[in-house]
Amino acid sequence: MVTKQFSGSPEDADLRRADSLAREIFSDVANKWALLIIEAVGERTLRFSELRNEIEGISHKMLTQNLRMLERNGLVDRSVHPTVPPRVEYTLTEAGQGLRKTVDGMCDWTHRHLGDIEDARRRFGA
Amino acid sequence: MVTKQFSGSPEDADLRRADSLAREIFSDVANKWALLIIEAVGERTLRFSELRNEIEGISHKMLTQNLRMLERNGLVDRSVHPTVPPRVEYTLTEAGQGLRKTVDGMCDWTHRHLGDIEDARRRFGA
DNA sequence: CAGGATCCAGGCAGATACTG
DNA sequence: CAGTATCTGCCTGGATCCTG
Repeated sequence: MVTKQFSGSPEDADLRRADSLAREIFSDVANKWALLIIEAVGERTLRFSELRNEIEGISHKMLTQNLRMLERNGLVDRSVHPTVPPRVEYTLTEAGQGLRKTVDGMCDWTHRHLGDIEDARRRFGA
Repeated sequence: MVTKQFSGSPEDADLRRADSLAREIFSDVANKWALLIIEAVGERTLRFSELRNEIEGISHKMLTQNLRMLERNGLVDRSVHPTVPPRVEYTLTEAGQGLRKTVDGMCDWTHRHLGDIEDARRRFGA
């Protein structure tokens, strides 16, 4: 994904398209807030305000912005209940669940290596 | 990681510390360039300039900045050969390899769902 | 070649106010 | 309650120049 080199040949055109799309998606998804949102939703169904409370430090704006992006890419479903006051619920799509598994992996990794990282930082300080 | 709520009790103090550290690491690592660098290095040993060539679009500054960060957190090893001209090589540490596995997962996921995502985007456009 | 330092523009993100 | 819109500051990240 990162290393692919293309020739100028025409049959590489669609490969190049796929690759640039992959890059674009990766750029969308590989950001702190998006991943935290995916982690937070998990297998549940959460309302906008619930998400806002669950994810410490996220602003109203970042939450909506990233939710739109995730919806656009088919990672979250957004269902609006036309009641008053309105009720909007978010869940992960199947694709979203797939991604979540890898994010879970990242979280596990983080917790498993907390000690290593603290050590590394101490060494780096010197 | 995202949802944890703490009481004010003192025995939660270290839990809170660990959690905030985890958050910090996650924020460091869950960014586009860091993950692309980890992916690019893989199991190889690459020089600064090689990395710069492999990772399309990364600037000199972003590369050094992220490499320092990854080194600080013990994810990459940096070895300087005191020749002239200097030769600096980067490899993943064991911890780095662990993280790479999850990043590989993300890349796989991306490629597996390219079609889904294109569809989702088309639907979203309407 | 590797990378630090500096300058500067553009975009990101927060705060606030307003709608359905 | 959920969301859009606008304004603004700042901080990220690119370009450039300089060292060992």
